[in-house]
Formats: sequence, structure tokens, C-alpha cells
Amino acid sequence: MQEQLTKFITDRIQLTEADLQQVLSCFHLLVAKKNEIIGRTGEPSRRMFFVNKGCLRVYYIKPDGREATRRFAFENSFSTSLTSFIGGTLLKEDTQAVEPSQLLYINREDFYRLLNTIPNWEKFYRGFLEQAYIINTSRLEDFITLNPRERYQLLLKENPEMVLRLPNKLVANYLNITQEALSRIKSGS
Amino acid sequence: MQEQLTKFITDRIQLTEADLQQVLSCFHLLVAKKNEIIGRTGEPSRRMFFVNKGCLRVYYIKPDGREATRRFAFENSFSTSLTSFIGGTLLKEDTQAVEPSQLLYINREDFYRLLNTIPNWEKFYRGFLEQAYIINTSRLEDFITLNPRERYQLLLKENPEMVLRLPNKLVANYLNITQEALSRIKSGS
DNA sequence: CTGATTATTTGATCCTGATCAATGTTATAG
DNA sequence: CTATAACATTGATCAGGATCAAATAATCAG
Repeated sequence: MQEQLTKFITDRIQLTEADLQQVLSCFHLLVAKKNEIIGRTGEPSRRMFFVNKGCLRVYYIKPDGREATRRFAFENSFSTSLTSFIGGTLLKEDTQAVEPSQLLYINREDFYRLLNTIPNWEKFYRGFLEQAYIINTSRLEDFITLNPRERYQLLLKENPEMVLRLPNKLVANYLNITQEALSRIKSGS
Repeated sequence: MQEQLTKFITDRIQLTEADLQQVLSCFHLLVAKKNEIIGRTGEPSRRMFFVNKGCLRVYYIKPDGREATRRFAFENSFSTSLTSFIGGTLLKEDTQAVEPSQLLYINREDFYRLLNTIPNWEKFYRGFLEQAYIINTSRLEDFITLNPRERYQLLLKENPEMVLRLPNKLVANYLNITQEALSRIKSGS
């Protein structure tokens, strides 16, 4: 059950066997049904998820009720509403399993406790933050430098899995366009 | 000269006097003229800047030569193209002083060396990364959830200094709209 | 101070992607 | 399996900003 997580961690930092066990013991299984919402806007941020199997979608809900997708997380990646997780504040976005998913989560207190007890965990967190920052900045760059068609083409090139695996509707939302617009882009009109 | 920087650091982490001096000794003065470009796309990322006085603008250059502003940094903030700084890779954006500026910079090697020599510097970096992530994510949120008028109104509310201090042209570019559109938004048409 | 450059405003037109609507296609629950 | 709902496609129209153009206004270098 925790092989993927173990690999993810040990690929990034060195840990003694005891430290590794302590880290792993903080993670718990959560099985989510398709479309189940596992983090809701307004709740306090409590957990960080590792996706073992399935896919998570993190999205804002606009005042008019429409959604805006910030990111997807597939297998072997971590996902949390980091902005809220950092301060333990209220979530500003929902997290939803868009496929039946198998997740390993760690509670916020445990996560931060590890920072004090496991020397190299700070390094793990640093790498996590750096990666999260890079991904986010690249996404911001896409929005301020590319038009919808270019964004789609870039996504198809850099992240074909997302286009192939997810329904059009969600891909369009991720690109911040309507599904009609995406349909037309795909058909090349 | 280094009072502001000293305050910035000691407000965030605890350092012995010796450690503080070691940190400060890594920072060097750079005076930049208005419109001077102090970091150019394609160069290796070498420096991180602390703005003592003035203002920096970080922007992408699109294939057609137009610019897209990612961020501004005013007094008492750090600025670098973090995405490139992290890996020491080539810059993907320019950094320009939009006002006559007084900067303190630290070289990349020195910055990362401090991570190994000064125990609390890792904590400083963590805070820096967290802040940078939060700011970026909030900006991404603005783009995927708000229209141009709403983005302007939010900016005026949360960051009035930017609207008051910078030329319209730059504010418009930051909002990813034309200066004509911003002019019309401001005049309330 | 002054001429030249750069920024701002305003108007007219255009174009991209949103919206609305209808039809066809897949998934999915029971 | 089948009924129903969710998703995808296609067409027609609309609207918000971009673009182009011209007239002021503000800066700045010399």
C-alpha cells in the first residue's frame, strides 16, 4: 500500500529506516468515490494527500457558482491547498476526486511535527515547496502569455495524459475556457 | 545601508550576532538607474535582490516582443526569478528597475551556502518559499476567477500603492489588459 | 527651459471566445 | 439492459477587450 509513497520520499531525501517508519506511520488511507469531495471551501485545512491511484481536482468556486480549476493531481503526486495548509486557515478551494481514488493523507499537525523531529523532513518540505512554486509560476506564465489555443497545444505537448484521461469539460475548465471553445479548438476550426 | 535588510531578516528568524554578520556580508549594493535591466532572459540566474529603495518589475517577453508582467517588488521585499534561481538555470524573464533603485543582492552560491552553514537560514528560505507560493497562487486565482474590471478593483483595494505609484501602462500590463482598457475601466465606462 | 519622446485619453471598428440553443453521443444508476 | 442524465458537438449570435488611429498631456534629456 505504501510502496509508491516510500519510493516518492526516498527518491528525494535520505532517511534512516526508523525515521522512514515514523514518517510512514503518519499517513492514513482514504478511499474516495468518483466525484467525492474530500476538502470543502470554508473548512479548516487539515490534510495533505498523496495520490496512490486516481486523480484529484482542486478548484475555486466563483460567486456565481461556477468553478475554476487550479490543478489536477495524478498518481504519485502530493496535493493540498497549500495556501491554507501553511497557516492552517480556512480552505479557499474544494478538492474533489474525479476518479475513484486511493489516497494517503497526513494530518497537518503531524506534517509540521515531522519538521521538528526528522532532520531531513525540512529538506523534503523545501523540495515540495520549490516544486509547487515552479508548477504554479509556469501556469501563471501560461495565462499571461498564451491565448486559449496556445494553452491547449502546450498542454497537449507537455501533459498529454491530462487531455487523454480527463473529460473535455474538465480540461476546458483547467484551460479557463468553455467546453464549446475547447471542442472547436480540437476540431481545428 | 543594511538596516532594512537586517530588520527584514531578524523579524523572521533568530540569528546570533555572528551568524547575522555572516549573512549580511554576503549582500552587495547595486544601484540601478530608472529602466535599467538587471536580469536578462537567457542569462544564468545568479542573484537574488532585496529592494532597499525603488521598484523592480519582472516580466516575460513574448515571441512577438510584447511583455507580460509577472510581478513588482517594492521596498523591503525580495525578488528573483525563483524558478530559475532554484536550479541555477537560464532566466525565462527580465528584471527591470522601473524607478531609480537601491538594491542589495546575494549571489546564488552564497545563498545556498548559507543553507548549509547557518542552521536557521533553512527556516528563512522556507518562509520565503511559502510567501512566494502564496502570492503566486493568489495571482493565479485572480486570473482564473476574475474579469479585467474585477482584477483592477481588487488590486486597488489590496494594493493601492501599485496603482498610485506606477504608470498606467505598467499597471495595465500587470493586469494583462491594454492601457486603453485600463483607462476606460478607471473612467468607469 | 524647451523640444522630443512617452504616456494617457477617447473614439471607431474588429475579433475571439462566451453564451444560448439544438442535436447527437456516452456513461451510469438501478 | 434500459432510462436518464451527463457530456460533446455544432451553429447562430453577442459582448468584452483588442486594435488602430488621433489628439492631448505629462516627462525627461540636454
